[in-house]
Amino acid sequence: MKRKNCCPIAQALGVLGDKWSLIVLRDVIFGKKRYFNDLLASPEKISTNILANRLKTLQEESLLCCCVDAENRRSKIYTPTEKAQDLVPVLVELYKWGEKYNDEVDKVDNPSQAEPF
Amino acid sequence: MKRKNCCPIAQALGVLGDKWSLIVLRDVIFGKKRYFNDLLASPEKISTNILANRLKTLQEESLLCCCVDAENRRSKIYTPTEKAQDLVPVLVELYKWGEKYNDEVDKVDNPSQAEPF
DNA sequence: TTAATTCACTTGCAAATTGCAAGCTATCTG
DNA sequence: CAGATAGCTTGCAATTTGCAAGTGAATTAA
Repeated sequence: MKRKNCCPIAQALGVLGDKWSLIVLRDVIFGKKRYFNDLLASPEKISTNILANRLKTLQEESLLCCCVDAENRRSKIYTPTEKAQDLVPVLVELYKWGEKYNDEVDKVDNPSQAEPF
Repeated sequence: MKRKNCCPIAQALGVLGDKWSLIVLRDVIFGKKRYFNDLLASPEKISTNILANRLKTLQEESLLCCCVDAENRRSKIYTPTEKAQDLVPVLVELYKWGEKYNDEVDKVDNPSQAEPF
């Protein structure tokens, strides 16, 4: 959703305000995942067409860049740009908020604290 | 989207990861908007059915509480909970990121810097 | 006291997005 | 050369979003 002439929050959400973009960026930035299949393997279970589409739009928004793996030419390497790295504070604050408010429910349901993602 | 047993980021996005929730919260938290029609009037042009639905789910998630206006009994007053107030750092970081990267395009298109929202 | 207006929705329906499964092409491995 | 693998694409159903019109209760205006 393009949001021109809006406040910066609305503009940021125009790029990031969907179910998957920030999940993909989380995996690329924190999880250091670089390949399509790595991103596919996240516990949130993104489907292949959505992932392909997100990778495309994130490149269009200059959040990811993509190059062919020199050692395996059928693989592509997705790396976060500086613009994406600058989302770290956003992700950190989301993490803290999620931890404070939404973890507790799950801790009761499933006391075994699994890996963060 | 309910996301149980996931990392806190995914859990937060399960509540906030749509096009409108954070816009509504922005208006309630920073814009101090309290009434349905105030929220409808934002420049992002949310439609009535979506706004009604977001207000409902945000109440279900304990992010907003709702009471009848004592001075005008057909009006309802929506106020942010502490859980919502704790999203201020998220919104601030989103604002900073949006300002840094997405404002520049608009400044060229429309140099008159309007109010933030 | 009645009529018009306002507020907060609700409904119907079209359009866009998401989700699932299967398939496809280029590359690589045995 | 045959099968496996990586990164998609396609088709289609389900869900979500968006627009316009309508509803009912409360309020204000005549």
